[in-house]
Amino acid sequence: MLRTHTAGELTKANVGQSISLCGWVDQLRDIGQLVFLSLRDRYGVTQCVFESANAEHPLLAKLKSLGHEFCVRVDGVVRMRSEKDINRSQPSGEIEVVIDELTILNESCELPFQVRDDVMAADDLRLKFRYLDLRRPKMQRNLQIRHQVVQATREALSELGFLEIETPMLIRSTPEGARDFVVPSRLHPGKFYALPQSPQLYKQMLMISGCDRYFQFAQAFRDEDLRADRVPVHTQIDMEMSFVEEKDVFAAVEKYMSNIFMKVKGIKLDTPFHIMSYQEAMDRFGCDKPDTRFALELKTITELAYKSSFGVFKDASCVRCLVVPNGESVTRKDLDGELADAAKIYGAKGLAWTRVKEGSLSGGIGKFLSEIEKPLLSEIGAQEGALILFVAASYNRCCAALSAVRLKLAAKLDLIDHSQFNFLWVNDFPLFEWDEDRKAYNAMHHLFTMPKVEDIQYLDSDPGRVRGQLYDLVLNGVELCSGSIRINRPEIQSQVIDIVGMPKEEAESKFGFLLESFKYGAPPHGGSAVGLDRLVAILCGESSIREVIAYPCNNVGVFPLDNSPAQLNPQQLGELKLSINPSQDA
RNA sequence: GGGGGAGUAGUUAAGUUGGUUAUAACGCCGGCCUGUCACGCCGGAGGCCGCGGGUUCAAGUCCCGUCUCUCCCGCCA
Repeated sequence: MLRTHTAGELTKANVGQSISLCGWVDQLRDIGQLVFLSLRDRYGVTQCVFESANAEHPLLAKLKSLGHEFCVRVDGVVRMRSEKDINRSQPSGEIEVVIDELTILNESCELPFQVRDDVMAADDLRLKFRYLDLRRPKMQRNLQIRHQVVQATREALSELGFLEIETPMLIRSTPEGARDFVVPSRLHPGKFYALPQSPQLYKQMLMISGCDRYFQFAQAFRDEDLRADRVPVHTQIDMEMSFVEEKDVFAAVEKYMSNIFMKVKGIKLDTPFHIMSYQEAMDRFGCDKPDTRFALELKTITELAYKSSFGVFKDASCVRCLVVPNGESVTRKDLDGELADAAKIYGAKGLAWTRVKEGSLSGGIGKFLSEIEKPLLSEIGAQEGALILFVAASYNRCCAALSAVRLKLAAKLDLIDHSQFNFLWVNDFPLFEWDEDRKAYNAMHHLFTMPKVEDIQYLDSDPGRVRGQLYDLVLNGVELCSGSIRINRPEIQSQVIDIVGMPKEEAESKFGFLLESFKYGAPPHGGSAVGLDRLVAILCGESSIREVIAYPCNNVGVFPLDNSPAQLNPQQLGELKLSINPSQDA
């Protein structure tokens, strides 16, 4: 090794030792005949120092020639700093290294941005020079936490008897759900592989193989439009178990999640996590991934609202409201601006409001509600000073709009305790959702989810009523995980395929191999997939998953570092027997 | 596919109802400094104001187009 120690590990225990450090020039503080060099590596920063009465000393000159991010090696002796010079904010702040020799391992060009946690460059520039961006201590810490999460998961699942097994990356394209990334085959011109959107089918077949318990850190690829928290490649903690019911999957997830929080945060999680049905979540929070760190629950007042003189309410299929206790600080500007906009984005025509003042409704639409004032106040439990916000639309739009308003209000009124980690299982999702365009049912999750046993009787008569053995894990309003108990019986599987209107031949050609595998003693099984990037982002206190992925792409799917995607050269296209038709619009 | 926002020095930003030489901080270069740690002080260089067109005596500023990025809806677990 070119070094004996790292910059993060030296303490007063090393005083008097001759040591060598390698790293980068974090900062050079040149006081003339006294020069301080802060040397940074992954482990921390150590102050190195050289002083000389001789202003012409060659080592002084060499130190002064250093620039930011030069890669250097320092040989020297560790010494205690005098009491007044101790830096309490650094782990190695009690000591410093007196430089005997300085080796410049490599110089650095002038930097595109400063490598410091408190200096933030634009995202695209950071990604173009990602190797510099990752030198920042915060990014190093994020990668380290990600590693700890992976290790803690591996440890806990291994202990439970799970096998880590890889599933194929080049698979058959099944145009269900998201668009596939496709890979042309050279050996089979005109044919394409797809990159997996999830290892779903392969992990289910591992259960049929008798592997019993599987997990994998699986990369999942989706060719869809991006968002701040959505990238085309993300990593899942993917697992599957045989001979289980929902609660067994919950227990396994809770086990590794507990290990993660203990190892990374030193926090003991309260298990089992609270469970809430989809319907309850929608009724109370208007959202299937409610942030339960604050209250602000929704109420449905459709029947009562019809009796008011407010015309908009009479025309709506559903009227829901949100009661904000002590809502005086929410201004007209907020109501008509930010909050109304939030509601409108999700399909509400507007956001009606009124306030409880001196026991009656005042302001906004209050004057139209006098007929129902008393029953309304008691039904929704609004107290003096409350602000009441209404949306009149379909049930789903009411939920979406008021849920968005609820989140805005929580931020505005500072209702969220950011030290909390609120886990919540949401289950009993509907198995199907109605697709208005297609005039048919779609699978809410995927086609392989087992209906709830007591709802199987409605599969033929009323599919919309059938709930699935389908669950999400929500943490602080972020959907971390989804999973289900799978169908293992061919006759139920074909019923489900019928309901979504997929012809038998199509099902056969897309995933006939899975259906066939069910015929050979497929065990009852189920599993889940946790979004690793989102989990790590929450643990790091980051709002974007790009902060916890070493090499993410930007928001339009371009990776500025290597400038992918890129064109293929004619020879490559020729080998693949592909031609590009640029004039064709999709 | 649709809507909002942004693009000015290496970086991050300011730039008034259109008006002289386009500011600041950090970085960079030079000088001074023996206890700094966001070191300090003095000096300096650095600009196609994203690109193209238009309005005007005059455009960083107004208009149109275009490119890039960003946030959101749709889409997507």
